[in-house]
Amino acid sequence: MNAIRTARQRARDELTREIKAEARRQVVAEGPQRLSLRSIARDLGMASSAIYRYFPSRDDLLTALIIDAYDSLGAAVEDVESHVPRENIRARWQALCAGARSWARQHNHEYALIYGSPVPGYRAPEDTIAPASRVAGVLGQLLADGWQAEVLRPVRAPSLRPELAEQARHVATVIAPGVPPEVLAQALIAWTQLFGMVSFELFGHLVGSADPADEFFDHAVECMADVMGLPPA
Amino acid sequence: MNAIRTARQRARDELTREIKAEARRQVVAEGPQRLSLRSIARDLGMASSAIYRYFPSRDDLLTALIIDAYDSLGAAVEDVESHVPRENIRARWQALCAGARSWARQHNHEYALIYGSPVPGYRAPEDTIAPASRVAGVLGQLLADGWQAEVLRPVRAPSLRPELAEQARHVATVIAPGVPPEVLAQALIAWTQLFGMVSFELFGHLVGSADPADEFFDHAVECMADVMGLPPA
DNA sequence: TCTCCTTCGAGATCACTGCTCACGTTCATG
DNA sequence: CATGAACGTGAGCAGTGATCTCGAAGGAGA
Repeated sequence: MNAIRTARQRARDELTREIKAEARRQVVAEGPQRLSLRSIARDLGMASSAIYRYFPSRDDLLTALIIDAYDSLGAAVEDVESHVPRENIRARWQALCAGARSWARQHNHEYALIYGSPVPGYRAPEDTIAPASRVAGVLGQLLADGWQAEVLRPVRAPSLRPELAEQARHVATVIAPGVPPEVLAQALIAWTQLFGMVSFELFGHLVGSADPADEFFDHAVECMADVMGLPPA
Repeated sequence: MNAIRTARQRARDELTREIKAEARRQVVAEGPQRLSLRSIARDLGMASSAIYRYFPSRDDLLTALIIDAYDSLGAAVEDVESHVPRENIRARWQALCAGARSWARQHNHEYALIYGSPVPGYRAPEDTIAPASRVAGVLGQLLADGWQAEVLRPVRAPSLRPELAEQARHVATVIAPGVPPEVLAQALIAWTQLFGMVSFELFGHLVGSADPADEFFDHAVECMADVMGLPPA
């Protein structure tokens, strides 16, 4: 709150950053499994017990990295998508997908951290939902824009059962105001499809089939755009 | 090769089974992270070093569990799907999806083992592709049957670029002989969508949106059936 | 300025882990 | 029957996350 911070607090913030930086280095290099508090302490020239002044446990440090990773992914997607003309809804969706995939391929282990198996017993979702919904927000905005501009074609799909309609309505109010639940349900499908594909590619489940996944990815992105009713071109 | 096995070999097989069983028990109870060779040895009343006579490392034991999990999932899906009339292609697809999801929900940690982040540095895929493709085979057979019976409607989708067409053709020869690459590309999409959804549900990425995921899952399954061109009803 | 309380880092320690090795034993086979 | 491979044991190595005590340092109020 106070802009002026004591020397102690500045040192604390800096060390917290350094610990996270070193931890991220280790995760990037060798994966979340190999992250070791002791080796972080060694590299930072401090006692291993000192780390616990900054992070109460290894899992908490990992959770901090998870939040950062969500944020980094969100920023990357936002950046890529923002360079596309606002009126070209389909191109914005393509950019979103390409941005997400590209970030994932460049940050292999960090992607696994957030979209792989949940590492700790169970991590508190409260701190993660905000940064996690960042890229969801991009999709929502894109849909809202398209809906307002009346370029979204109504999709031909099975009608929603009541609970799903309610869920979709709720998501719409949070992320894409004005967009009808039918469209949002399709967006949810595209959503899971996108990350399902990226996960399959990164985790090696496409080796026997669509191994260089570029064309498959592009193809699926177009299909998903159609599923959501995005206008062509 | 010889049907008659020595007492030593019988003991070895039995112990191998017991080690795996205890390991699976631990993974089911506490997740792959907590799997400990020493505690397995304790529970089996043997020295920890003895485990290494049966599995050269912890990762090898995990790999064995992964293969078993693939097999278990494959068997479950095959079983569910086989109880559906062969001519009802869409119902077979629905059964496949429901079977996979139900298995995943019942075998949370084992699902994470195979479709979560790859645990070891890198596991040899050679031993895993056979059991992994088991449930893919079910989908392939279903498509092949539908194609032969001429009930698969040609799908309206972007035409395949050459490499993807080649990949789809190759997958078709292995898994769904006779099925054209266009259909198989759509099946690949449905494939990644299915496991993307299940992963999202199990890993908690749907909490804010489609939390009881039943209706969303069913809805997506229908959409995917349409995307593949499966006949209605 | 001086005191007192909080914060911090160091080091020892605990209870684990995966893994290796030398050692005797047990079994199967030439 | 003898010999070599397979087996189980226990000690030991190197490493881990986490806890605790203790002395040093910082910061705020008197």
